[in-house]
Amino acid sequence: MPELPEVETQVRDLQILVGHKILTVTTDTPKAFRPTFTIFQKCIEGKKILAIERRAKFLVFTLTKNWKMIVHFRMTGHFLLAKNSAPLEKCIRHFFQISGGTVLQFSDIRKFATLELVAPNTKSVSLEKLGVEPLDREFTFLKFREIIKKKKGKLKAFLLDQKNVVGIGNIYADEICFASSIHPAAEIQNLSEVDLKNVFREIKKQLKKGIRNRGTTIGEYVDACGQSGRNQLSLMAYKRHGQECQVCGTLLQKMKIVQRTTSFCPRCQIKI
DNA sequence: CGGACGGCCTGGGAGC
DNA sequence: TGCTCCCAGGCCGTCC
Repeated sequence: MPELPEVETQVRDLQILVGHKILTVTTDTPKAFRPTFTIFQKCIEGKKILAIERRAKFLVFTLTKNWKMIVHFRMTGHFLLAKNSAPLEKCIRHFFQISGGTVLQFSDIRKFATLELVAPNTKSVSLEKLGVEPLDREFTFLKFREIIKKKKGKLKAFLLDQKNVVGIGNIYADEICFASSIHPAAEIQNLSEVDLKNVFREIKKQLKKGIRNRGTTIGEYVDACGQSGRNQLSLMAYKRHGQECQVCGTLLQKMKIVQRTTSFCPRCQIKI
């Protein structure tokens, strides 16, 4: 599941496309495009890529005359850089022919991913409601405390909600809770100042570690060159229910929080 | 307003 | 071996 580190890794790999033109776009899954594939194709072909950036779990391509292409990978989407249009994987849905001979392929097993075209001087609805970027300098502990103090509910639900802090999904949420030694179902209101400091520190730490490891590969995520990430090799909690805690040896348990499978250590993460 | 839940999808694994 | 069923999950829309 591409979360902040996986999207960030892809964005960094795709920088070689900046300055190049999108010549053609083809698809066998037109449903993925907004507003429609026909309009998307008509407006995007011939435009130059001026910048590729990440905002939350979105990739934002800035094109000629400030047109934008906003991509969300959802569960299984990812880009692949290729030399020609021979599919590098089974589930290639879209092809972008780029000037200079590169083909940008888009793979997406479950067809949940979306590619949205945004006209100049138009706001993208999807980017409007997003919360703060956890790796920005302006995301300080004071800022974090200000955000979380306004909220009620379970810690994991807070971490997953993109209106609070962006970029955290099921994998990193479990890792952040574990590394903070806080139960994922702990009520936010019951967290102490020390707890908040730990959560704040681990949000930054776990996401940075994910980026350093070029992402977490569970199932299908790969970088733009088709290589797996390495972060799955050092996970402490995510999907480890039934296995021993690597700190205390207790068997990790699982539960559902906001419909998400959640793994945690009942001894290290004492419920508050 | 907010929490719960269904829908979107497909491949892989479990169970029979 | 082969069939069916269930599950994974980000995000949105709907309902209570």
